[in-house]
Amino acid sequence: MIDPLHFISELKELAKSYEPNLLEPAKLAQWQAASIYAQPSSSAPDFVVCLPPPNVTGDLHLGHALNATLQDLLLRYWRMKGKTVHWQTGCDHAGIGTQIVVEKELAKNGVTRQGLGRKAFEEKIWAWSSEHRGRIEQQLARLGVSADFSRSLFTMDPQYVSLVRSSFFQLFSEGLIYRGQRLVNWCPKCLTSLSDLEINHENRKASLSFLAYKIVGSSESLIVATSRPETIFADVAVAINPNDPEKAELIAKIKADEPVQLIIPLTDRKIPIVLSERVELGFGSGALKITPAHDFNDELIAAELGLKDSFNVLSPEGKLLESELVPTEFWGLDRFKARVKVLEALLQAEALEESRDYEQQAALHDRCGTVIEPYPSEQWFLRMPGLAKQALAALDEEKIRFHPARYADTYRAWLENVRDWCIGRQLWWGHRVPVWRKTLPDLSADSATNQIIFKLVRDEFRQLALNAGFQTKRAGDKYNSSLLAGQKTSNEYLFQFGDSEALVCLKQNDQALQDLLEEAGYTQEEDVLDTWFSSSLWAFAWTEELPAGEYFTQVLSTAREILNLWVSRMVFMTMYLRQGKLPFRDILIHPVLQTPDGKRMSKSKGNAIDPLVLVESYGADASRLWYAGLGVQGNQDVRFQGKREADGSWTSPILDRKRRFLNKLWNACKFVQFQLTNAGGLAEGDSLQALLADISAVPEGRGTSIKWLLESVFGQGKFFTGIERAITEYRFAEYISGIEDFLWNRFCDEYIELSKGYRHDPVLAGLAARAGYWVLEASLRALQPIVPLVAEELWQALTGSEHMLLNQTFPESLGVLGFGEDSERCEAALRAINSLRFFKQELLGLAPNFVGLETRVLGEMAACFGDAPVLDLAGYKAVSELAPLEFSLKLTNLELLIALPAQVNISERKESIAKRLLSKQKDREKLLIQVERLEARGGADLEALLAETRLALGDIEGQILSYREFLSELPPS
RNA sequence: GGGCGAUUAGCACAGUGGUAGCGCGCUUCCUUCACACGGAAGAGGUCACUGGUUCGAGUCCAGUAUCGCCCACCA
Repeated sequence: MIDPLHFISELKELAKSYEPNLLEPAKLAQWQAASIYAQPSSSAPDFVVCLPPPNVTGDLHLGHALNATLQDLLLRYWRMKGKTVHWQTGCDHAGIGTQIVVEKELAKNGVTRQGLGRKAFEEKIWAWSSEHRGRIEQQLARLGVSADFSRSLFTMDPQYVSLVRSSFFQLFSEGLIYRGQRLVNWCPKCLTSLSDLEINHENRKASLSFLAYKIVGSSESLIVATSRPETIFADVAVAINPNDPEKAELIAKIKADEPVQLIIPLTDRKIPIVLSERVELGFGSGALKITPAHDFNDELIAAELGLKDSFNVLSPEGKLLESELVPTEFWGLDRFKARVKVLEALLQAEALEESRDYEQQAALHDRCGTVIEPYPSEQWFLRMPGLAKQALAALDEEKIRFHPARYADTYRAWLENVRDWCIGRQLWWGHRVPVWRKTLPDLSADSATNQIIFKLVRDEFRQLALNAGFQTKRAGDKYNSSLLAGQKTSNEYLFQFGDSEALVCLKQNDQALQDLLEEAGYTQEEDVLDTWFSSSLWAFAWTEELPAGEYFTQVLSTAREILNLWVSRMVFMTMYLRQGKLPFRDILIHPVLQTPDGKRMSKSKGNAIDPLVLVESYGADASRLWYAGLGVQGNQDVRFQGKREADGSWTSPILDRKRRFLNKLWNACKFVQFQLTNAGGLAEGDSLQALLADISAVPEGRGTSIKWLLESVFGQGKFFTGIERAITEYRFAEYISGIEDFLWNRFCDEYIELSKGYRHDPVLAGLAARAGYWVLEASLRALQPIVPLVAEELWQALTGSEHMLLNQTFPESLGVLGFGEDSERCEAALRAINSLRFFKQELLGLAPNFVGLETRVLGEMAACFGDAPVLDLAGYKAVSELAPLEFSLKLTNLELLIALPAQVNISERKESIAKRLLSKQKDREKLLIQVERLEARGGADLEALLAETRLALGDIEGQILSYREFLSELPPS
């Protein structure tokens, strides 16, 4: 709460200008020393946000900074609203990414991971990631985020490992995880399978080769088009479309059950021609070679047609196998070299008809850029249909909401078409699949013998488990594949048979059982889990408790590129594993920051910008203002407007503007201090309420600008109401622009200038200073969420408090203040000042500081404008007698006679006014049309609008009239 | 191939059916008792194009063009 106030003489003196480079490091050090974000572990948080865990290998980039700023803003706001907040930070082990980086490091010394061996390599990575872990967090700390990094999680921490294990165990025992032989996306460089989401597509030039396959028993050939001639040795058939008119003869034969066979060029292997409507008419030669082991589409067609054969001719590294299917001259050749060699051989054998260039969509591994190979292998999968259905229901029932809402479509489209998730990775860095396997003896004998084998293996395992202290819990279950389940304190196992093996899944590590298993010939699965498997548990990993409500966290803010990779998966994993509870309610998708020329920033392209470089030049607070101002509403991509200087630093007009705003704010605080000092300081115990009471005692028509300020800031539905709504509705850009506009334009340019008019009235001057003080004090509290560093510095300087601004309350509206009428007088005065300045500068062509403009006011000004120093601020001088050369000026509520100064260039003025008159008349026409239209339509709903438009029309007609009068009153030039 | 977004002043962008806006830049002017990192005033726009709905369209609908992004197993 607000401290009892001190006398102004005790207040801290502020430097001449805002210097973030001096202020920020000191403030951060002070905060760090005081551990101000430490959350008492006793209280359960009621506002939780989790930070998307950055990769342990990563460096801070603009996206992290933007995202962290938005989250910090929300956390700081809700903290001020009295919530107990928790920000779950941490980092991800990032399996493949980290492994690649560490392998590169090792390669510098000529060391390979294979040379080191798995255990030593894992130790290397551990050492490496411990060193890098938290680096991004240290960088984020420089941005002033309010995170308690001592509570960070790492996805390889023991408790996280345990969470992954129990989650895997649950999914496995409930039949959602299975092992299967499938074609997967395979990276021949990283030697691992990948999920669909880890692949980028890129247009590449390729060549389409037209190969002649000889038709058996005929002198003719069938031409087959392919971009992968090196895989012809794995062909099992050639498909043509049954509706292809050009191949009617062949089709008729096949339909008549007269199989037609082809000979694969360069070999003597025969394959059939088959019919499939999936062959696109008119593409290539109309004949498609079917290579189920090396192409997803072919695999599908082969399955549909019941083609049993599937030949793999490639090694995991993408080299042609030393297989009897492959001519020896190509053995061991890399797939791309083999492509060239095979084409050469085909040319020699006169089997290459033609080669055409065409554009192909190459599938590349997103981490290393290697062309993906569809590769048949045994993999772990997570069954998706049921999970996807759950996640879609969450959206349909509006339990999760996207901001902007359009991203719901991206989420939906993916989940509606999702294939089973390949969760195994052939890596060494990650969560190893907790399954032990033992190959069964040959099961080709009769089923009675098999039953005996099953019984023996099962009994053997049961004994092992018993020896390790496990109790059998159940035998056989609804999934019909698991035969035994057992438990020991909090640990559990599940034993089941696969096609040709016995599988044991262990919920947590149990060294005793593991040792026994290994002695008995079981081996632990080598694969690790996809990194995204562990990160899909992130939203609930911070607590073991089930939340009281429906949600583990309130808001998730992230980039759209990981919407499905991460966000969708968190939804279904949380729902499935945590009794239908949801990971979060609101999902904010922030824009992606691009380079100044609209390109994607990436480290590999070398065009990424380090946010700390911007902090160097402009300060963390200014950076944060910019980030939050980008919001989550508008465009999906935002360009960083900046220029790289010769010294490597960046300059950016928008960031410069933000820094200048903070400088303005700084000086406004200084000025208010100065005003207060002049007024004799702030009385001890003064408060906003006391001020409001004092102002209420000021008679109507006096102190109008003070009343206007308080009304427009604290009034019902006014400034603070709007600011708060913008934050809670995630319209961050509006919050930022609202507060900037208010402080710069309303407070500094208008209020401060108006309040200077009370300089000679001690009572009003005192009230004006106090009003400025309390408005700034509240504004600084409203600024805390976004510019915490400078806001606290100024707030402490202003209030003399040593408390943390972080823990103060967020300012609120005070309801109806009753200053409406004087507030309107002030607004009228502001409009009149603007008109008078316009008249002076534009119509008379005088300098803004020309003060000798003599004028005589006709009528009573105070009734309309209160005590606002209208003439003073506009640079007019009231006199009782005017020089002979005078003319009249009529404004709304104000009529003046003005003496024409000698400086005015008459002919130039006449020309300029005539031009303006013309443009005003155009405006008038437009309004006239609008009024006519509205009158023609009629209707009560339009009445307010009609009145408003008529008023505007009246205004403009008044202006035209005064222009005309002015013209006629000007002396001849 | 499917989807999403963008197209508004020289630049970069807000704009939620009712007189086209902010910032930078530009023009004229100003060292005044916070701030020249400032102040006053101003100029500058067929809202990509074509239709439609409406009393009224930058805004809603349909289509076209250009750019960007995401998704996708056409050899």
